[in-house]
Amino acid sequence: MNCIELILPPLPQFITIGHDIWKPGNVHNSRTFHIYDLLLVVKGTLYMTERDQAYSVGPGQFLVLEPGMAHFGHKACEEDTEIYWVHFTHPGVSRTRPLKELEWNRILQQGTDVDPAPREHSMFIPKYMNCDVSELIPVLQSMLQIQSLLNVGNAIQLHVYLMEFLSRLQKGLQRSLKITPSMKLSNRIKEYLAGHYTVPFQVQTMEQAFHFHIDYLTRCLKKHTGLTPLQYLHYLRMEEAKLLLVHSELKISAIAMEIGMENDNYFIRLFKKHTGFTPGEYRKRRQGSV
DNA sequence: AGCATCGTATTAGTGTGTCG
DNA sequence: CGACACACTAATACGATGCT
Repeated sequence: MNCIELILPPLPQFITIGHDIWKPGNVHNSRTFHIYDLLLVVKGTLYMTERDQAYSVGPGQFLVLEPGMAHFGHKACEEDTEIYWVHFTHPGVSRTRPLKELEWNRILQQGTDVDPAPREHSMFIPKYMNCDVSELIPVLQSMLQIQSLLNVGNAIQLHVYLMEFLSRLQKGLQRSLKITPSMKLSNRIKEYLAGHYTVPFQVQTMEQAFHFHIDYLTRCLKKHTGLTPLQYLHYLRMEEAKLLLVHSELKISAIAMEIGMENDNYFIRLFKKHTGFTPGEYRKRRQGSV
């Protein structure tokens, strides 16, 4: 299954929402949009083709039509067909990604008080999928209600609901995932590293702990987090170091020891690589700011 | 198709020394 | 405390392969 990945920022932007019941014999017209058109079917079946791909969107299913792709109804509705549609744009970068390639546990860096812009991340929307309509329809109804009584005071809420709606779609996508052995192993490795970041890292020790070849351990962790064991360990260490720098009076060398790095010179180098600041600079900035 | 390992080339991590 | 250079070591990437 494919997903549409929207790179954030910017957030997707709401255009309009609609609800309708199509009668038997109704066919969707042929057109090419420059926006996203999400079609959610509650009852009946909608027959849509986008490019050369035909979709039968049945009850409890939705389809996201993408900008720039010609679409048309290739078959008339056979019964009363209840649909919701949501139109939105995404002025930023987007791409199509196979579901199985997504790294749901990929570590994202937190924003800092010196970042000039928001950090980049992603939103994933399934292209065509079953969904739990009972969870989605209340949000859509709220959007319809606001749209029908739109005023200066409530307009922002439409955008909030669009985000809530897309967020629920993404959660549904995550719930639909099968828990694979590599995913389980990846989680075990994360737990292991979280419990061992204060001691020097060695692949042999990890191999003995898991009874797997290090190559396999690395592949599993990387597949789900985007990081190798050492990179993940460094991430944990740097996060702990940040806390110690701000909330303790410990010397730099003592902090290095605390996080399992015997060499403070190397710690400084690594810290700078991760944060852009030396530990001393970081401490001064954080202690001098709100 | 996914799991698991192996060999090996490449890359990144690490220790040490020096200097400001 | 922090920056930098250098050399060595360990980790990682990746294709090939076998197994279920």
